[in-house]
Formats: sequence, C-alpha cells, structure tokens
Amino acid sequence: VAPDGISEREWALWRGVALMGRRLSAALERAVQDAAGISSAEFEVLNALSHSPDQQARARDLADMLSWEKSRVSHLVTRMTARALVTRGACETDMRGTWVVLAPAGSQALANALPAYVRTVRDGFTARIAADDATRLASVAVDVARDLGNGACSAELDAIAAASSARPAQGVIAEDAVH
Amino acid sequence: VAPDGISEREWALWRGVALMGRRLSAALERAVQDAAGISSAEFEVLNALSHSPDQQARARDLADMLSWEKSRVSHLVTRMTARALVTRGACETDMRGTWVVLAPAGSQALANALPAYVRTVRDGFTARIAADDATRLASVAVDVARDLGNGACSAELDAIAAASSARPAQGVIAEDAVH
DNA sequence: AAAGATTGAACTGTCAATCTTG
DNA sequence: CAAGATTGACAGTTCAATCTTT
Repeated sequence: VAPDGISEREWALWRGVALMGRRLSAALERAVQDAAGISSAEFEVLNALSHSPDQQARARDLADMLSWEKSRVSHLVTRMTARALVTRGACETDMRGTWVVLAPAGSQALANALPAYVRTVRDGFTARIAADDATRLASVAVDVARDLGNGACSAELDAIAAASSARPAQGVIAEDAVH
Repeated sequence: VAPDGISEREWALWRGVALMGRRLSAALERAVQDAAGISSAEFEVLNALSHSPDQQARARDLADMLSWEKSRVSHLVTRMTARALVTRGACETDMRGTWVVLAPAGSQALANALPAYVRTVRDGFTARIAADDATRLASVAVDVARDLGNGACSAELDAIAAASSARPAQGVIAEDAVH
C-alpha cells in the first residue's frame, strides 16, 4: 500500500501523524471559538504578541514565526483592528516597518481562550508522550523546522530546543548532588 | 513563559511540533505544485482515490478520511472535474450518493507528484524518527485521532495501527525461530 | 534596487439553505 | 424526517502589483 521509496511503517506513521494533526487543528479551532469567539489564526497572533517585548511585534516577524504570507498578516491585522483586538503603530527606527500592538480587548480574548487551548493541547497530545520520548521528538521537530525554514526565527527555535531538553526543575541541584 | 496548566517542557514540545507541521505542510505544497501542478488538497483526493476499490470513492467517505466539510469536497471535485482529474458517477445502490472516480489525467498527475511528496515526507520527517520511537508515536497518533474524530473511518485507523506496529519483514519467521 | 508593508482581484473554504432519495 | 450531496453568498487566503523607505 505504501508508495515506492518509503517503508510500510514509515508511511503508516506519516498517515497517522497527518490525521492527528488535522483533527487536533479542528479541535483547537472549536476550543478558542467557543471560549473567546476568535479563530485559531487570531489566537496565534494574540499569543505571539503577548510573548513579545512590549506586547508588540513587527508584521514581518509575525509572518516568519507563523510561516504565513505577509499579505495574510496584513489582511488579518486589518480585520482584528476593526474589532479592537490589536492596533497598528509606526516604527520609529525604521519608517518602513509597522508595529502590531496587543490591545486590551485582545489581551482579554487571549485570556479567555488560553485555558481551553492549553487543555486541548495537553489532554489531546503532550500528556500522552512519555518524558524521554518528548525530548527526542522536540529535538527532531526543531531540526526539521530549521531545515525547512529559510533561516527565519532561529532564536525562537533555540528557545524551544533549550526548554524541551532542560531537566524538570531541580536539575542544577541534582547535578551537584552527584559529587 | 508557558501558560498555566502545562509544563514548560510540554509547551516547548507543542510549539516545536506545531512549527514543524506548518513548515512541512508548506514544503509539501511546494513539492506537489512543482512536480505536477496540483495543490496538496488535490493531491490528497487523488491519493485517497488511488487506494480505493475501483479507484473511486463516495464523496461522504472522502470527507471523513480527510476530515473536511462535505461542501469542501463538492467544490473541489467540481474544480477538479473541470480539469479532467476526476469524474463524477451515479451510485447504483443508493441513488443519493455520488461516486468520485479517478480519471486518467488525475492518475498521471498523482504519479508525477508522488515521488516528490514521498521524498519530502521521508527526508523531512519519518527517516529522522528512530524505529521504536516511531511505533510509540504512531500509536499515540492513532489514539488521539480516534478520540477527536467522531468515530469516522476507524477502519483506516485500524490499518495504520496494524502497519505501524508490525515487524519490519521476516516477523513471522523470526517468531517461529524462537521455539 | 531591495525590504517592509498594503491593496485589490482571483481563488479556496465555510456556513446555511436547498434538493433529492431512503 | 434523516442522510448524501450540491449551490450560492460570504469569509479568509494567495498572488501580483504598488507604494514608501533604506
């Protein structure tokens, strides 16, 4: 059943993972829609902004982080501005750039959506992966993303790699205790 | 940095996997577009049909397999029919149903796209997962898909589960050899 | 000329309404 | 009336053209 060039087991793995991805996306869409009346695309923008310095980011960086077209960001920001979820701001240091700034209503919508989103991610996926499998999987994910992306947002990837391989909590103490 | 209700490591795992998924999707879109001039949505329809009995499937079943809206299938099939990639046929046993049938041009487009698609999946993902990790990951994927899907296409999921846990090749012989 | 961003037209997907058959 | 499918209007995305700033 598998095509040439790939083993039966690899093909089955891919079909399973792809199907899981589609259904997880659908579940996340429903979760944030029900909890806060926003689409998952809007959720991702708000979430990215909330983790950025001064709760703002340049349009170009948003497009890189989400691997979206620039025009998709622009159109979406226009719609979100109309609903007061974000505002646009001029960039002082580079007059070509535009800041997208998290607005109070956006912050509130994010707060409403986050618990449902996190619950879906955790119950639906991360809690089912054993701890040491998780480390290896995250490492593969970062490698793949780095290879396929055109060098964009490598800082983000570094952060993910660091966080996913760190010891749970008392790592430093435990290492000292070995001596 | 992680929200309440999820650990730092789990959150990092999710961000990495989500980013990998977005970039892999983009790479697959480019691959089939360059190789055969079709979108990845069209590829998935053609691929599903090519694995169906008589190279045809009912619209409803396509929607289930791909977890798409019925209307999405209908619109896409209309466009694909215009390009002679598929044809529609009446269903004898249930006059409400419609068969979507793989046409020669569709079969050819699939043949052109498949090598590039498989190469992207293999080089970009499955070849990077160790064999025993792959078994567990596929098992998790099937479980998640089953929980989130409304019972649809469980036969497909059974097949994936079976294929991903099977021994590489000489499994039966090896088991006999134990005695 | 290249980079950041926006705009409008064309395309794709979603939602609700509709039609036909079981 | 429920299920399979299609249709049309609308929402969201992509692509190419445009504008401004570096």
